[in-house]
Amino acid sequence: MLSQAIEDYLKTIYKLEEKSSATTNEIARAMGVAAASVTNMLKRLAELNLVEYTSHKGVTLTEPGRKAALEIIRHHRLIEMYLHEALGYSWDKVHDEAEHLEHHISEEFEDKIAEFLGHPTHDPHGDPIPTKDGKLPDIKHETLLKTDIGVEVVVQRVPDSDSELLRYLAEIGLKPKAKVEVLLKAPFNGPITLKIAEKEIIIGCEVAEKVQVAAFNNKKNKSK
Amino acid sequence: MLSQAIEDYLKTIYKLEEKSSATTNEIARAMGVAAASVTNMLKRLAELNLVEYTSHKGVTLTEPGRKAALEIIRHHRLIEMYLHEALGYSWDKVHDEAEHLEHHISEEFEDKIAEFLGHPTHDPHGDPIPTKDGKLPDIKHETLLKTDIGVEVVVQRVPDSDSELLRYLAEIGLKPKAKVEVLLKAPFNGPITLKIAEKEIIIGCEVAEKVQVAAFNNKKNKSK
DNA sequence: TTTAGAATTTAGCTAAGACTAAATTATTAA
DNA sequence: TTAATAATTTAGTCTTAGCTAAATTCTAAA
Repeated sequence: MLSQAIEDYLKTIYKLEEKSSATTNEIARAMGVAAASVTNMLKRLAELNLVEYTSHKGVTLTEPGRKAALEIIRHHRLIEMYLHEALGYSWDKVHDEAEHLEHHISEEFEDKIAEFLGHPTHDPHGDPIPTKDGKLPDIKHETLLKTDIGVEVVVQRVPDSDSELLRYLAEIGLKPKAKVEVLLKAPFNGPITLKIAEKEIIIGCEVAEKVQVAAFNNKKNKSK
Repeated sequence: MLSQAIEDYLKTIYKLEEKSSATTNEIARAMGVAAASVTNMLKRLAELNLVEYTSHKGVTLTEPGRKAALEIIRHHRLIEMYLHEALGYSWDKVHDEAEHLEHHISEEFEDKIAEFLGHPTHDPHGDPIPTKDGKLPDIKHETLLKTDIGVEVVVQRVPDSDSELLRYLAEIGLKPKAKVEVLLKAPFNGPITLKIAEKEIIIGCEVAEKVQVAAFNNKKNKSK
């Protein structure tokens, strides 16, 4: 059994590797912890064969490390989905609760809620849920910011941990599966005018950059 | 925020106080921990004003300590009920899962599942669930062992943590609310013959001692 | 009332996981 | 190529919560 601290490190490293690479400082920043603490932990993780660590060069997950990270991420996203669907949590509240629970549920709990939810592939924010055997499709989407004027897109994914942002997105209807058309983009990173559910809505480019979208084609785009 | 260790100590002390009194050794035995560790912790708990501690005399919970203990117990029993009712856990599995989760759910989670369950007063084993404001009726029941021949009783409560026993009890139908008549009691702590749901069943006295019952009277005995 | 045995506490150790301050190594701009 | 700066590691501390072994205190029987 891995400690909660270890699980949190693995999760963080996994997410940093996705973006670029996991260095001591980046991990420290992401976890809100002193860099020296990270160095310590990286040595322990290396001893446990969860990461490959070379001094001054950062870390990469080993296969067991990656497996463990994905299991926690699976827990997290399944729990988010469960809280939303079964207990009526609003989508801006699920992240914090899942952040705790993810470390403390059994295999049986995981299976039971997956079953209840009909083995969902995505959580309420559009994040893909790793499968039980550790597979996670790594699909990259464009952002709303890069979408050309006149193009109709479907929201795929939004950030999961900024609850204030999530409340705003819910308010204006920018949730996964929402159909959106870009009507206007002011120059110099100016505001962007959208049509969402027949309403015109103007958002800033910072928000637009955080909303991931995919082209809309009539035959329902499936990810398989 | 109290640590998980502290919460576990408080819960244990609460339960020992119910039976008799909480001494260092008893706590150590109940928690599977060395007595010296308990002494240490008792001092910390005293500093936190959670217990009244006098060296060599054991501890008693203070009001804040009692409140905290009851909150954990409320979590535990609500979670047990939820796992059973909402996720289809069998009653012999709920205890172990709840033992972990009880420390890691938020106020909101507690409220949501209580709401879902319709604010239940008892868990699947018949243990009463403390109210949110820390009230817990302390009702003592007779055991099946002490029930006289020919008397009809209703099962009220069974032990919650011995899953083997729970599977056995489920098999023979000895669950809370089951109506039972004592048909025969062999002398010298011999087996006891019961009628449960029209079937005759013979159980040992050790089991009979662990099943709490109340007299059956036609007008549904309520605990208020 | 003394004393053996049980219960409890003290003392000192360990591991996990955090911290700060100081030292070292990498990197980058001049 | 060197010097300044940034990143990382080392060294040493702290807290929590456990442990063992030894010392102390209580209790109950002789």
